[in-house]
Amino acid sequence: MTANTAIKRIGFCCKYLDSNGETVPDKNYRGTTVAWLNRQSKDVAEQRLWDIMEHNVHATFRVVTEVGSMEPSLRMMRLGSDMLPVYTEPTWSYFWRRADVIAFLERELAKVGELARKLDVRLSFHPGQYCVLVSASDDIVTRSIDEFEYHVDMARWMGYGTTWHDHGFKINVHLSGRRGADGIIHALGRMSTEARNLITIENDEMTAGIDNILALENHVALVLDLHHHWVHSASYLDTQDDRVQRIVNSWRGTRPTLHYSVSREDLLIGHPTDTLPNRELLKSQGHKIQKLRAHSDMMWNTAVNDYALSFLPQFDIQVEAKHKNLASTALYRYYTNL
DNA sequence: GAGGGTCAAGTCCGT
DNA sequence: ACGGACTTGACCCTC
Repeated sequence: MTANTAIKRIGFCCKYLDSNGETVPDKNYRGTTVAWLNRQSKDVAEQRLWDIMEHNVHATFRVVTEVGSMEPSLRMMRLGSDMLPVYTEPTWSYFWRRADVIAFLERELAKVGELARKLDVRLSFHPGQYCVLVSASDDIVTRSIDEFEYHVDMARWMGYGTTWHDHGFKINVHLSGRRGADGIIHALGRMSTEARNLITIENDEMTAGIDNILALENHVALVLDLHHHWVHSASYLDTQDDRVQRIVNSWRGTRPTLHYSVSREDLLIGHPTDTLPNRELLKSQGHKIQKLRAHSDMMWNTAVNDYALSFLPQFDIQVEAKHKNLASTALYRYYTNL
């Protein structure tokens, strides 16, 4: 717990856009592909990885500076998993063990972490769909732990993870995979102390709903995804629902974060913007559940916004929308004008 | 410079 | 069993 936990935050994910919706190059990540690296000489490939590393780490510093200049309630963002490309890819992972690379990351990411704490910017990571800690395959579990520990390495270099969700930091994953909740408990035993301090588990749309993730309430902090819950159960939660309170309690005193998104506006053209979307009604009208999962550009529905904001006294809100910080800032403006 | 194809990885669903 | 969605643009290559 830190002194800033009284602040109610609304944050965004992974990319920073200017007011025109354009990606700002010096505050966003560059990338490469394994296929491209494999086509180059070793020297050329390593130089590219070094250049991308420098750019991405410095871009992180600049975007944290930017977010840290915003109103206190907007100082929250998820960092992209692509900061250090091919970190866990077998052919190229050796690059990230080079002494000069590690020295750079130790030095520069420490500055990023210090800046985030000084400016009171709440940060997080969200490993992607290929990080499946509870896969039925042992090999996939092992590689997923490696992928998770990659995110832990970045967090550790930034100075997070020595204590339970310090400064609200989280590394969030889903509970998809056949081993279910027990698989997480097993995986935790194979992970670093910092990983166990930072991991959160989120309910998903198709497989693990909140009832499933609650099996882990005494093991990890739980992330409530409101849209996933709607897709999974066709229902809306009351903030006083016992299950919501158990999710809050799983954070053991740290202010929780929830995830908030809504179905694409171009899928629901003509839907009243002040009425809660009804999943069963939409389904009966021919909307496919798969399609309803996809995220909107902006938070276009004031009824769902009111629903999500009703959780703000208890949770920070991570907005997942294609228009990124433009969507989270607009939601905050809506909130302050209520 | 524009346009089109490519991209490390897993899981689930529909057919 | 297999293809596609999910997401998701950014990058790379060709023209």
